[in-house]
Amino acid sequence: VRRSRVETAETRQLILDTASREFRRNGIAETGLSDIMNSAGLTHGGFYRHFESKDTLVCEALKEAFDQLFEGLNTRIEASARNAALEALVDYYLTPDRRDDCELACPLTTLAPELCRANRSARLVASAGVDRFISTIQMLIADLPSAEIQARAVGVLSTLVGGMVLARLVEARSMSDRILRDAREFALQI
Amino acid sequence: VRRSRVETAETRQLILDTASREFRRNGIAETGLSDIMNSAGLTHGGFYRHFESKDTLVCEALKEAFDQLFEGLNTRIEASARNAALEALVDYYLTPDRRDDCELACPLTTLAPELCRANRSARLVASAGVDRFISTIQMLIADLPSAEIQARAVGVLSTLVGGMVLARLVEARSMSDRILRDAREFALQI
DNA sequence: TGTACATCAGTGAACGCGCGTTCACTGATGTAC
DNA sequence: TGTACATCAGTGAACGCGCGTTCACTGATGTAC
Repeated sequence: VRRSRVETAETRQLILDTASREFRRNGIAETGLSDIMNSAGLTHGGFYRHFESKDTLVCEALKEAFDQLFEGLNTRIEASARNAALEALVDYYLTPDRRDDCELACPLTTLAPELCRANRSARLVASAGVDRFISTIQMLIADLPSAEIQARAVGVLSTLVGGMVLARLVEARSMSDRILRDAREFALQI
Repeated sequence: VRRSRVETAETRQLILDTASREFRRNGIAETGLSDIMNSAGLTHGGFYRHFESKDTLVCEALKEAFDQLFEGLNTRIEASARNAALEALVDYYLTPDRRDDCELACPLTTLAPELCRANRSARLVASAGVDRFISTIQMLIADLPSAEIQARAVGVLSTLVGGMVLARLVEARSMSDRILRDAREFALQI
C-alpha cells in the first residue's frame, strides 16, 4: 500500500525516533530491527524502504539523540542567568529522570563503548557530539583564564558522563542518588 | 581426552582470563563463546565442562577484571608516598596504555551500559566493584574533612571513568590525549 | 605396586532460534496525457 | 479535470548465518581393589 510523501516522511521520522530511544535503552547490538519496527507499529520488512542498512540507521539515530540532547541543554542554558548557566546545565544533565528514562538518556552514557567499535561514520558522529558538548560547556565558563577554559570544560564533561554511568550501574538507589549529587558538586567544584 | 585436575583448573582459568579480555575488548553481546574458546585455543563444545552458562562466565570474568584492576591500583598506591598516592592512582588509571590496550581496560569504562541490563548477579558484581573503587580513593584522601571524603571520592571516580570513556570515543588522537590530561587535572583539582 | 573400570575434558557435529537482509505481492499515490 | 499507468510503502514469508546450548564419542586420568 503506497503512502503519500508526507506520510512516508513521518514514518521515516517515527522509525528514527524509535530507534534512537531503543538503541539507548537496550544497546545497539541488543536491539533488533524487528524490535524497532514493532515498537514503531510497523512490520520489519518495510525497514529497507527508509534506510539502507542497520549501520546507517545507527548513524542517523545517534545524530537525532545528540540533537535532542543539545536542544534540551540549550533551552536550559538560555533560560538561566549568565553566571548560573553551568550550574543549570549540570543540574539538567545529572537528574534522576535522565538516569531512569531512556527517552532522556545521553548517548555518551549508554552507547560510548559500542560506538568505539562501530564503523567510522558512527564514530565521527559520536566524536562531533563530544566536541559540541565541550564547546557548549566552554561557552559557560568563558570568564576563566582562557588557557584553562578547554581543560575545565573537558573535566566537567568527564565528570558528568562518568557520574551518570556510575549512577546507572550501582544497585542501591540511595547510592545512585548520592553519586548524582556528588558528581554534581565535583563538576561545579563546590 | 580426560585431563588431570591441575590441567583442568588451568584451562578454566585460561578461559576466564580470555573471556575477561574479550568481553572488555568487544563487549559482552558481541563476543561469542566460540570467539572466547578459539582465542583460548580450544573448541567451543568444551565450554560447558567449565561453566554453567554464558551468564555465569560474565559474572566470573567481571570479578576477574576487577581483581586485576585493583591489584594494579594497589601496587601503585603502595609504591607511592602517602601524599602522592591519589596522583599515582589517577596517573595509572588515565594512561594512554589503558585507553588502547583491552588487557588493561577498566570494566567500568567498557561494560557499564551492558551491565546495567545484565542479570542481577552481574549487576551486583559491578556494584561491588564501584563500591570498592570508591573506598580505595577514600583511603587516599582521608586527610580531608570527613564529610567531604566520600563526595570527593565519587567525584574523582566519575571523572576517571568519564574521561576514559570520552578518550576512547573521540577520533582525533591529539584530542583523545588531551582529554586524558584534562581529566587528570580535573580529578586532582589542579 | 599393578590391574580394571568409572569418570570426564575436550572434540566436532547438531539443535532451535533470532538476526539482518531480500523479495513477491498489495493497492493507494503520483505522474503523464 | 479525468483517465491510465508506473511507482513504491508496507506486509509477511523466506534466506543464510552465527548464536548459545546439547550430545555422542574419544581416550587419558582418577579410583577401588
